[in-house]
Amino acid sequence: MSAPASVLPGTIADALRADVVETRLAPGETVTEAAVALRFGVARSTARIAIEKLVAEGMLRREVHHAARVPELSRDDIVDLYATRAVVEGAAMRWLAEQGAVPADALAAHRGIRAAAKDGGAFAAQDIAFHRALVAGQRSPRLARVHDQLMGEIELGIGQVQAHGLMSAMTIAEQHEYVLAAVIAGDGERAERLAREHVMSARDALLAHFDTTHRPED
Amino acid sequence: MSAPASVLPGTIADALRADVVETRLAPGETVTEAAVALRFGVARSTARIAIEKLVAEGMLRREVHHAARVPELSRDDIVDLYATRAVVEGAAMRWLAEQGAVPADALAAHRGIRAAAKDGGAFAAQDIAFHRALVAGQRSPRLARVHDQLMGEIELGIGQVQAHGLMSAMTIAEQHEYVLAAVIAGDGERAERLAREHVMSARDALLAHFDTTHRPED
DNA sequence: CGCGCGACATTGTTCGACAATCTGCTACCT
DNA sequence: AGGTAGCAGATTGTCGAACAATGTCGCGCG
Repeated sequence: MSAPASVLPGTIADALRADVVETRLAPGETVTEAAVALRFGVARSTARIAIEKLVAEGMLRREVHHAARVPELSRDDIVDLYATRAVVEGAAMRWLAEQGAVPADALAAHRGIRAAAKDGGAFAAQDIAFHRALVAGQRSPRLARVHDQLMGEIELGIGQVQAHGLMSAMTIAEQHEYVLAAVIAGDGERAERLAREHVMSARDALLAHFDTTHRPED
Repeated sequence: MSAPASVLPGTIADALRADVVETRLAPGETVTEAAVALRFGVARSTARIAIEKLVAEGMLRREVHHAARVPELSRDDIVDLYATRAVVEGAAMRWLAEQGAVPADALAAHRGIRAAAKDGGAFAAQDIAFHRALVAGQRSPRLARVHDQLMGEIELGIGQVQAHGLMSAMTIAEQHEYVLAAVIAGDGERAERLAREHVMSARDALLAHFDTTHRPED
């Protein structure tokens, strides 16, 4: 992650992150420093640092003197998040293709998604791992850092896509394969375009779901 | 900034940031929590938060159990930083052009640089303000956040460009004007290209300076 | 000369306290 | 009845002191 800090707050942040992605913490719920401190048996100062880490990632939001909340992505949030994600992941795939090598962890995660497509299991974690591994594998550590900062909210989105069955594991695996093929072929232009299209198709699935579950005036 | 936290650590971080950009803190110097706490008359915990903020921005670096240091950008750092910056600012200028309006603060900063071109004054702060205002003015808050994360190191670079006279204020002002013209004309494609070229020309100036001041084997 | 060991510096984490700020409710005044 | 002032509770923001963990540097000993 961008700011390593120390291990304890990081561990707590990881646990909370998992809670959010796997929807044990629903959007709208609040996370107070005292509650986190109690639950993990650490000082409030330590819990506070963990929460601030997640706020910086965009996985929690807070205003001064208010408890942190799990955000509900608004329509505008979704549009903005995925537009930015398309820019960053597009550039990452272009640069990855220019190297021509695909990281092993990305391939492992990809196999996991294909398996889920057969047995109908969960794939959110594998999907997240796939994207993270690809971006981490390209040559620019700073582009990876920038992507990491978006990952918090991206994970919120991926979690929703899976929780509501907005895209099948099969569809996702297919789109991933197109991108991988372009990367292996060393075709940066095509890799960038396909990555952007993949992101946009996830965005459209989320938006369609959003529009059917929210009244127009919401 | 990305994680507002509270005001006190933010204020201290701002003061330290100015120290770094204006080279009162030279690359290589260390910044300890105790020193910051003493200097600003705050608790070490508060100073620590300020330092961590700057570390997250890339304006300071630290390893665990070591004092934070003002980084000296390596050649690879410069190449990577400016490549990433080109992607982000390029996208920002494209989107800004699609809106067609230039933020007022950006114009004010631009006038400041032109003034410096005439009277030979400092322009680093204005240059930083110019880029920040432009990116903050486009429609995507997340792209702005991502840019903010790069700003710490970008400011290091801009500070060096000015401190060593690598580019004249006049040259910079001219390149800015080209970008502004494209934005006002609503030509996203051209705005993106010119922004990237501007970034690349700053990068090349820095690299040339780097190569003349470092032995090849460094 | 090299190696271990001990003093020192610095960060990592905890705890407890208090101030500042926000929310919602109550009670009073009109 | 209605609006408003202000009190009570919750929560964060900052402090200060303490101790543990870790890293650095130099000194002395073999």
